[in-house]
Amino acid sequence: MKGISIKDIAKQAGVSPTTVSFVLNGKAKEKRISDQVSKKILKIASKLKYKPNQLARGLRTGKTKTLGLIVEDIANNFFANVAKVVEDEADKHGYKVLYGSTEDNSEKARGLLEVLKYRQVDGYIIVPTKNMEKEIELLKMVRKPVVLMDRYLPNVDSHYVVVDNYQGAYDATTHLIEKGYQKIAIITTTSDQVQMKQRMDGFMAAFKKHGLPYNKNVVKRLPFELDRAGHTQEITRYLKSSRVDAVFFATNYLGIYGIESIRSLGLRIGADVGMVCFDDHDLFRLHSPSITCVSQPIEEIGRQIVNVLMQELNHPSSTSQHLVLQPTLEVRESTMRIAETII
Amino acid sequence: MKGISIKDIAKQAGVSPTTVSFVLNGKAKEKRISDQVSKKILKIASKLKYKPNQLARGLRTGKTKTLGLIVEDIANNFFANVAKVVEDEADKHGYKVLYGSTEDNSEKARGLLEVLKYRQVDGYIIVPTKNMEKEIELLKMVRKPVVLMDRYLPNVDSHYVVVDNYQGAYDATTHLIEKGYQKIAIITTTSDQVQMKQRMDGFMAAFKKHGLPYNKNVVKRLPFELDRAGHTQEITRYLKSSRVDAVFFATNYLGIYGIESIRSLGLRIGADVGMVCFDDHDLFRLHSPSITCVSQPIEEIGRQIVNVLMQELNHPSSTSQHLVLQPTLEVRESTMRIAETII
DNA sequence: ACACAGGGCTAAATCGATTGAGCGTTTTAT
DNA sequence: ATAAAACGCTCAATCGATTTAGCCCTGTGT
Repeated sequence: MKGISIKDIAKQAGVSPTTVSFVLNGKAKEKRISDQVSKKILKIASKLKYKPNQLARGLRTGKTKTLGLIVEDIANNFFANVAKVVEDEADKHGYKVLYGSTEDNSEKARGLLEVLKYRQVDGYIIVPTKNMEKEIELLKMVRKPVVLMDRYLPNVDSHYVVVDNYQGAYDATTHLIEKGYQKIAIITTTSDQVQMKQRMDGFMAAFKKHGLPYNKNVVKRLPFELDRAGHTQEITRYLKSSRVDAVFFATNYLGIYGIESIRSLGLRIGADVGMVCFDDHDLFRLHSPSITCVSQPIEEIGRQIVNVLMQELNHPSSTSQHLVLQPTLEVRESTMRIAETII
Repeated sequence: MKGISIKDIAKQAGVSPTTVSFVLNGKAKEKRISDQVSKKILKIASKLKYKPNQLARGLRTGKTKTLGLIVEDIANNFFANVAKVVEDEADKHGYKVLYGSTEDNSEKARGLLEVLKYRQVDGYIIVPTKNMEKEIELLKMVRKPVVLMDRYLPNVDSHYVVVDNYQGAYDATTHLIEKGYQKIAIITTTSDQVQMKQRMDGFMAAFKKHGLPYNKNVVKRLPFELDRAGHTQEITRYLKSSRVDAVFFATNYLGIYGIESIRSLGLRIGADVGMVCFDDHDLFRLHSPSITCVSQPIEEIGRQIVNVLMQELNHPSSTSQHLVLQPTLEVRESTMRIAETII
């Protein structure tokens, strides 16, 4: 039960495989194949439901119509949602997606790239880990389109689609301040990746703009590798010792652990401790109290990523596109202080 | 910047590509290649960091070391988590994963299968939509291993890994009854797929076992295609009209919409309306009140799926494996009635 | 009548790896 | 001594599609 090949069509049409290939690739005119023959081939091809063998085609042309998607964690709400949009959009252009999660581990990332390379994916969508500069440069050398997302590498000139992390964090922090919170902290990752740095910067900017007193205790950093228990334990300990009245969580899973921690301390979110998180989640929307957050335009992100990649695939250009989308602040109950909550 | 090919190695070693191929495929002994030559080839191969071109290999052997993963919705918490485990496990065996979401739409599913077929994936992991019997049979005909998950097709003899939906639903419902809820309803999908049917059956069995009065109003069915607004609207309307005191939501997204609906009616979950949902979610764990649910063993599911697939890939057998894993009831606050809640 | 220009199509090489058949030499068996 | 087997390796076909070079035919211009 083998598939239908170009030879089968050739045989039935009484022509050579070459001719069939030309016609099916829309080169009939260019290669001066008569209309009669063209039509006949097309008819037979659709009758036999011919679908080209992508392996053979890929071997010959070097194009596999496959994209590699390397995210931090496909099980993370944000990445899973982007992945879905990417898959949908890619499909519209006839591309399939191979994916992998890095767990923010450079070794895993390198491994994934290696595998994808030998599967000849045509283009890459990458949520880079640090120390990936060399690998990205290498892909550029071999002219494989790459679009970074969520974050980019400052020392590498490449396409990227990100959100305005600085502004998002600035707005969120300002919002906390305007709501009257005084002792505001930020809980972020230990990573010095650009998206985290920018969120940190946005936070600091708002902090200083309003003249809040800064000391290193305002910032709590946690390593990605920590598990659930480790995270909640650390956050709980931090909150207990530092007695802040509001926290800005720099990414979604930190926010989730944060909720657990705050609650385990018997504190009321909003009333006792204000809270904003970068990134939205069903949980934040439906939590009681609901959690104010900086929401990323997921659809738009996915669309633009594929967009840029397709442009690059079809007409390689030498200038990198840097798309910075605006996130929106979703104000919810977690930033309402007691007085307001009672109303 | 082409990759290193077997020819490059052959040239450097002063042997033919055939010999190189034999050695690299571990057939040195079998094909009587001398140790000297073998070692030399191996050394050169690792020096050049040779990685076989999977396209060429796939074209020749028909094996691509790629699995196709077809789920209902990769953005859904449950499927995304399984996908991650599957990816991890597959990787351990040198396989990559191509994925796609069906949206429970048979046409989309057919399209995905078509594409995966022409990419020659070696094995399939499928969350089947209905009317997929023919497609699955076809894959069996061409001896492509298939493992169904989450649900199976009663009329098709194939491998599958599912949870004990009946027992899960039975336990959940019994739990509601034991907690003293009297007017219990089930909100499920319109689909008559086996997993839903079993959950329905488990619900009914517990219902009848305890002699609760049954009438068709106990069941509310909603089509998958409905969007968020549609779902909450329908659920809200149903809850308002039927005045039940507890609801069993047959799948995770229904539970999420359910929470929204119950709250929009100003009812207290647990106190006014008890609630259990099939499938766990961060949201259920952290919601206030937290939501009792039937939790699926995601790690185990993913591991077993790949397990079965690998067995089949390595030693095709004629008997189908049917793995039914046990879910666990996570008792939380949403099934505590007022009296207990106050304590 | 003869060169030249399309027009319409095909042969064969190619991508990189795998594999059945086989070739020349040496060793073993009879 | 001679056939058979063992060795150690290679040739060439193959997977299916693409693509370069080019063949043969008809028609046009001079």
